[in-house]
Amino acid sequence: MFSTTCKYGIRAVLYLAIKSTNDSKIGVDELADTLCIPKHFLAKILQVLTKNKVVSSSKGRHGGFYLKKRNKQINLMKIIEVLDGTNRLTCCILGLETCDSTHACPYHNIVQQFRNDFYQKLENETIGEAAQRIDEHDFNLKNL
Amino acid sequence: MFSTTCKYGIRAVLYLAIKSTNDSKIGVDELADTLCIPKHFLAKILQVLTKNKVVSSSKGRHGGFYLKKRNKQINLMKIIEVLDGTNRLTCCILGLETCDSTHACPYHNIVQQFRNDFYQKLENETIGEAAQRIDEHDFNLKNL
DNA sequence: CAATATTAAGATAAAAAGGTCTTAAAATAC
DNA sequence: GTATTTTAAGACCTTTTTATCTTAATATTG
Repeated sequence: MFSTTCKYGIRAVLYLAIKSTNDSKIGVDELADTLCIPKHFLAKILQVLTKNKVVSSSKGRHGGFYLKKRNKQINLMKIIEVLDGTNRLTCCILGLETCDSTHACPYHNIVQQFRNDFYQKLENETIGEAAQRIDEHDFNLKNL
Repeated sequence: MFSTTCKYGIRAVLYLAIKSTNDSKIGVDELADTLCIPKHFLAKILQVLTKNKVVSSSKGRHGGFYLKKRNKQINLMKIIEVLDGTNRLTCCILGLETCDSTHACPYHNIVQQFRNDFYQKLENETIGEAAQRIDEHDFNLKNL
């Protein structure tokens, strides 16, 4: 469903949303260690997210990655668009080029219903809201 | 969700279920052409499915691939197990090693509900039944 | 039995995804 | 201003996935 890149990206952003502040940024090393993500690979992903203004960063002493208020108002779908593009989410589950309600594959309907629900959640929930939800329900982002 | 291999495989099997009979087998060339699947790649996939007794084949003149009654009684999930394994279907959407109801990732619940529905369909519907459903509702298997 | 049509099998190649390393650039602290 | 810490950028490597090609084996037809 998501590429490995995207999975790593989502987890990293949500972790930053929960743990980082303007005054306490988080470096790649720490992020990679706590989330069990290959360090250099994560660095690459964070670069892309930074360039696309999904996360913020600053170099030098006490630098690192963090989320501004602005960043927290972005919705989750943005992360996926940036890292995977949207095609991956919308393409037919059997790989057909045209698969819609009038030319449906045998699984279009059951899949479409789920997608509507799931993508609506990703579209409607901001990174900040997701972070809060994770905190409240003690959802998991790290490998145990 | 499914690998390209698996997408091709499902489409090919369902097409065979609809169009082939014991007396009128379908060659790789025809299958690949009608379904727009790379010929040699499809041949490989059909080999695997044959070896796992999901489809039947015979060589020589008027040979080709086809489904016996037995094959039509196999459920759809079998195709996925053979071509993709089950891990791909059950693994956490964020890639976490442990993600269950007690250690859930932020999207576990919404995804799990869909999976239950979808996989139940794949488990419970035989290839033959799927073929009939496709015929009845005129569902699509080819690229238009 | 010979010719032909077809799958089976395995080697190989190409492309994409995942992951690593090195150097540059920038910011900060002293 | 220099040393240090950190991200930025890009080159490079590895693995997996997707795709192709060639030859062998097998069945059928005449």
